[in-house]
Amino acid sequence: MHKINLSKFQVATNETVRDINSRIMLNLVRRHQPVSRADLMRFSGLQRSTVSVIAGRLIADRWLREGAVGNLPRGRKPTFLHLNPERCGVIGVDVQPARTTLAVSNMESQFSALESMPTARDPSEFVARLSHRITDLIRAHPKKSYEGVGISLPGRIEVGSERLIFAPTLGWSELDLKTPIERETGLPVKLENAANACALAELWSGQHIDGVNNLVAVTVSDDISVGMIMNGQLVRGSTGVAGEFGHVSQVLDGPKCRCGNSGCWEMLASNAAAVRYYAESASVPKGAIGSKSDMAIVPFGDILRLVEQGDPRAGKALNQMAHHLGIGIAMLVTGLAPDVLMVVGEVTRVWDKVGPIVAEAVKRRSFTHAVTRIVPAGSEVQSRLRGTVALVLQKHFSAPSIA
Amino acid sequence: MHKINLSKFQVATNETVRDINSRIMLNLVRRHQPVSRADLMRFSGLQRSTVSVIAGRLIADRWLREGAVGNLPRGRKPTFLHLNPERCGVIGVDVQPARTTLAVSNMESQFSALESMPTARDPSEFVARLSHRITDLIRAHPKKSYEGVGISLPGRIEVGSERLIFAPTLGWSELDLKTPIERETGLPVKLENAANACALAELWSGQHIDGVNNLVAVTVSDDISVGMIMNGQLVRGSTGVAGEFGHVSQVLDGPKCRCGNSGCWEMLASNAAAVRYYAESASVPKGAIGSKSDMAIVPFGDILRLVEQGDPRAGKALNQMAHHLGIGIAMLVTGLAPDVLMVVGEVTRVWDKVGPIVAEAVKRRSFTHAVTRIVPAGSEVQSRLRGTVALVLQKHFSAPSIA
DNA sequence: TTTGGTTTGTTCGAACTCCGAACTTTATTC
DNA sequence: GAATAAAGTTCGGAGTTCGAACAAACCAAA
Repeated sequence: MHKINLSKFQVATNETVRDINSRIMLNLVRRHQPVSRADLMRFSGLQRSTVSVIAGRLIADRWLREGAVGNLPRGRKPTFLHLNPERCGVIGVDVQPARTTLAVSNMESQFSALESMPTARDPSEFVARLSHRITDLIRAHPKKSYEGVGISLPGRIEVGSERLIFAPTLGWSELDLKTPIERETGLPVKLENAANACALAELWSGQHIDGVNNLVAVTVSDDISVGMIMNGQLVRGSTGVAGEFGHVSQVLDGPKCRCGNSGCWEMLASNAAAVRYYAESASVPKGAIGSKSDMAIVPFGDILRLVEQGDPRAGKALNQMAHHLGIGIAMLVTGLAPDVLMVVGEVTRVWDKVGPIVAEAVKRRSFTHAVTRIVPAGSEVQSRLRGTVALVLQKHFSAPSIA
Repeated sequence: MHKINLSKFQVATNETVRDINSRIMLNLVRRHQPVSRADLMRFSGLQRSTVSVIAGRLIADRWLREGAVGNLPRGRKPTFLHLNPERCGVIGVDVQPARTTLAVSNMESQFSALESMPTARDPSEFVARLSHRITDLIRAHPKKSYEGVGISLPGRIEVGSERLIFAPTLGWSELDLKTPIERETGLPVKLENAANACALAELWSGQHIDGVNNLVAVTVSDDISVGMIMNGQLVRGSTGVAGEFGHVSQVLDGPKCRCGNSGCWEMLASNAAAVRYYAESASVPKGAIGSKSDMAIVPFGDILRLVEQGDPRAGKALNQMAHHLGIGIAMLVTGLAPDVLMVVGEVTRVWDKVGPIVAEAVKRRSFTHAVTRIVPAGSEVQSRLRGTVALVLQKHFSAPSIA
């Protein structure tokens, strides 16, 4: 039940009806394939004749394909319909501070190529190299057509202009990536925040997609970012910066954050925080006056390895991180009460250790009335890339923007 | 752009088209009235003929009325259309721990009656008395028809069952209010959390309604509750308990809350918190060993009066409250980035003193990228009552639930 | 081999929608 | 009184789904 936005609405015509029903059909096939026209009639409630007409059109437009013939105990055998995954390809791009990953995907988020390159620090150099890689990929993997390029970024994208507002870990801000990459590749480009991309991935191709309309993705790396899907829809706020819960104070006079605030969640629960905890535990070996130079920087990946090897100091640092991660997640569970909260990041590698600590904090610090399932994401890169595919394809599968 | 929910969708028919366009029309009239058919044609982009047909139907259904004839420099004079506010009445009910307020409203949230009664502690007694008052009100204010009863409560309502999950300040939980009141009054009953009601009120009949699709209402009384509208739609989470940011820890080891958590926002920034601050400032008069009995309870209303009279102790207590209020609001601005954040409660009476402190906290502790306007609500009771009217009428004015 | 029953899928006219051009109505201006 | 202009109506056309009837395909039992 949403209000009609009078500054941006679309009146309905006869084609609107067809559009709506076609999309429902497309989603029903996606969900139940292989499926016969007769089953679609039962699922949708439309007339048999209408189902046939719509299916015919979707086949003509190459969205669907007729497949094998089914078997029934009685009566005429049904012709199964299924999605045509090769109708169009999508280029998915996952930009991370160190490396950028590119993938060629079909309509069902199956990757036929996967490669990566170093992320150039200079934006214009980055654009040039990325565009080049994309055109090479397309040449190497020819398809009927490419639908577009989806790019996941560790930053926020402005709602109207689609410009990058800020990306602290990349050192970029106020940047138009869309226009130059579209010009170089000749394909439409969609940009999205990495946490939002993960949320989209889970919504469209996740494990818990049936009936889940409220979903939160928390990406944990050197920063913490949140992507929210509420009522089956990405929440981007007025400008596009919604989801920066990583910069909410958890300890009011905690460590100073570069954002200007103190004790931000991401100062206490990010990978960088664990690295700091580990370093700090070394520098003060029981009352000794440890000099700052003792605080050797051990990368987060090494800490995880140490944890897996049973190192107690690393375990303690991880526990501190997990504790604060749980407190922040409790905030999201209490405030947003989603069906599913997905944690994305390297930290999920040791989820057997982190998960219980998070669960304990959530149990102690959030309403028991919320029934949120807290789950770790399988693979970060895969999550974000699947998100970019969803980003490009969702305009065909989502409800038409009515009124 | 929202995902189609395959467990709850509706296929489109020819009538869907008419439904969509009728609603657009109704909203255009609501927004621009008095307005001619020709203007509606220009606003909507529909054909003149189509506008005439739809307008005719809306007039026949008594949604619209033809009014005065306009004046133009040239050509035939237009017949103005406007909403028929008397098409149907709505009973609005605002339940607060001390008193319950009832109102008779027309379609434009104009109240023709307003009365209140003590809130009975016992739920079944409450239901009996309220139902009785409602039927009396309807008898005293006869209308063509009553569309329904909207009830605002200091608690959360379960999404599917529409039962009251909990209402701590009332001492109620797991309660079905809808069924008995519907039976007694013979009218459909809609229940909603008070903060959600305020958010709805602001969305449908507020000052900043044009183009505002992301809006947060924060109700501050003896507890703190949050209502969220994102993408023009109420966010209720999976069960209906979304918005309990009042129970997010602001100080991890702060005062114990009845919810089980410690240092909850509402323990630090609610009216009750200000009362506690005031009492504590008395009990420890500069190093004296103040006994607990010194902590006389001064109601929040009295503290506000003292503040208005310039009492420094009261002022200090209020400042503490405002400070913590600001920190919590910073959390919402950072995390949700709404266009508007509305504060509702008695505290808005001294907003000239509280506002700047809140603004300062938000400025220091939230991203400058968010452009949220923080505004005080005019009248709490009016806000909630207008919300209940919106609650009942929104099904006629909102976009049809497509797909 | 034939016949009846069952299910899938198609055909076609009816009902409904908006579109768009032509028309009528009502006013002002020269 | 004629020309101009704008508001509002009429009516055939195109597109959609509905719903009943029909054709196709298959099985099983007589």
